[in-house]
Amino acid sequence: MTTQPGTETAGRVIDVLLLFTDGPDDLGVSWIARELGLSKAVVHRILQTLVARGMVELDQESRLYRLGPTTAALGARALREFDLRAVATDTLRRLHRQTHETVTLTALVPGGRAYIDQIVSTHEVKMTVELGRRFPLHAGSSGKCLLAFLPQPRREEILAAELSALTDKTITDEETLRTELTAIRDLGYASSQGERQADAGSVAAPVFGLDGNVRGSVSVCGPRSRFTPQFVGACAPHVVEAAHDLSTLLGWKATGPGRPTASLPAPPP
Amino acid sequence: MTTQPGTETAGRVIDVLLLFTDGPDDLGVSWIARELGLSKAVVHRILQTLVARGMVELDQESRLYRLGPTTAALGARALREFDLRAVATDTLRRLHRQTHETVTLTALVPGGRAYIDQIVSTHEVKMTVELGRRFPLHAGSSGKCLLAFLPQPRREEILAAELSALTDKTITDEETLRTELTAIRDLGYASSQGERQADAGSVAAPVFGLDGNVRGSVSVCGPRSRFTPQFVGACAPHVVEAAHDLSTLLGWKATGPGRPTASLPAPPP
DNA sequence: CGTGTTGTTCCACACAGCGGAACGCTTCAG
DNA sequence: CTGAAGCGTTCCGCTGTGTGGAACAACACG
Repeated sequence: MTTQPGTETAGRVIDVLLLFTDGPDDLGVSWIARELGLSKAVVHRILQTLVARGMVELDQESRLYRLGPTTAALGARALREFDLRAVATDTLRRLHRQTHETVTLTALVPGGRAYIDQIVSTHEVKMTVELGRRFPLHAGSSGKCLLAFLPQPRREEILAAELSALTDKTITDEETLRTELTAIRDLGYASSQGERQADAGSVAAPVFGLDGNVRGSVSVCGPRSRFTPQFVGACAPHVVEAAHDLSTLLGWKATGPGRPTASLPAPPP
Repeated sequence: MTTQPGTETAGRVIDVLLLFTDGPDDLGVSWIARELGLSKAVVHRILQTLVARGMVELDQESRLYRLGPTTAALGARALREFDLRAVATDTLRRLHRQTHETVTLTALVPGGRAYIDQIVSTHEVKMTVELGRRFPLHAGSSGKCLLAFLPQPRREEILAAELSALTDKTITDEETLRTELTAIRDLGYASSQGERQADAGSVAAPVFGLDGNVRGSVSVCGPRSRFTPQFVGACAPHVVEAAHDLSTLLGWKATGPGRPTASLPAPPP
């Protein structure tokens, strides 16, 4: 890794916090220390700081730490201000009415992507996603369509890294993924059959921000049995439309003849 | 302040983050530095770290920083896991059906309290609260009922400090507040007329956790004109019941004959 | 009763981060 | 048009803060 900007110590604090979003709910000192390659002493001190401000709580019995009220408060504020989510509510509801399946909103975050909102299906057998947890970009429709429309340098970075297998359907071969991404750019949407979650299927389309870069994606997802090619085909236009509407709401203006221009390189160095 | 536990630097990182919940949406380096009494260099470095992890975003034009996608993701996770909120949804909805006013859920956080959730009134003229922002405990019904049932040492700490006036109705006199708090403990609920927000009225009751300490509060609030003594009296039983239900859901067991025991001192030294 | 974990505390040392100062830039007043 | 005052950013030598290995107590397992 090229030395991150900012300070080492500050980074560690955030890294500890973010571990809580990726892993299980409660974490112990040693586990965190191992995970981040830090000494137990350091981790312990950071956790003390976090506890003092209510960002995490210490369960006296189990001696495990979990996210606390301050983080919940911070989160409530962040979600309120986060334009993508604020702007999406109505559109998501519409998409839900059209498909009756679970619809999700995904944001691009450093280190991957995370679901930031969902409306769950009314079906008895349905899918729910884990809000806030980070997932890699190469698995699942929401991830793939982000990856497909990412500025080329960042995309190459990710393609160059190891493509971990979340299920046995996850695309782990670089070349296969490349052609898949080209197809996604052509179609304007992505679909997946069990790539991230074994018994789930999904269709997703990208949302672009003011600067023309991908900001997130919208998806319809559910039990794999219901996601037949026919259903996927029927959903796709709705998903694409919803994503397009969100892009517009975020101030994005179509440059080409209707379809977003793929992979503009990021502006300045 | 007695030197906080944990490390200085780590604390600063969190303090910077939390400024975003208390103040306006976008902040500049100098403003933050002034607010926290730090050098601009330090703040700038911390912000760089936060930007690198997506916790905050930099608006290139205005050179102002605001909360970013990672914080939104972290927040989504924290809110999902935060038992008080998770457990409250149904109860809040019921309370909303009973009163047709805005109902809120408040959590106790270091440095005050913050609204964690709300269901807004269906009336045309209604109140909405600012989720995630920290408010002091001595103003407003949600705050006062937290303060009233806080373990004595912590309560005294707050009473000893300056009682800032958020409106001209805010109780700023220590003795007046003391008798008010006693009344609240007797009644089991608190009410306010414009103490925190000039043209708002509210009724609130405390929620207790497994350990018998206050965790948060539930309130019904709205435009002051509708919060007549009659309406407050009519609401109170519902609010108290809702709060009681939540306490039960959190594992709290009534010790006395129905009413929660006030102000147990905190267990260990 | 040892041997493996935990989480927590201590302390001398080194180096990471601090912060004053300087920079380039924009904005506003005169 | 000039000057002052604000902003965010960068630099660099000194220092004081946080580091991390080791030692500790408290459990858990066999």
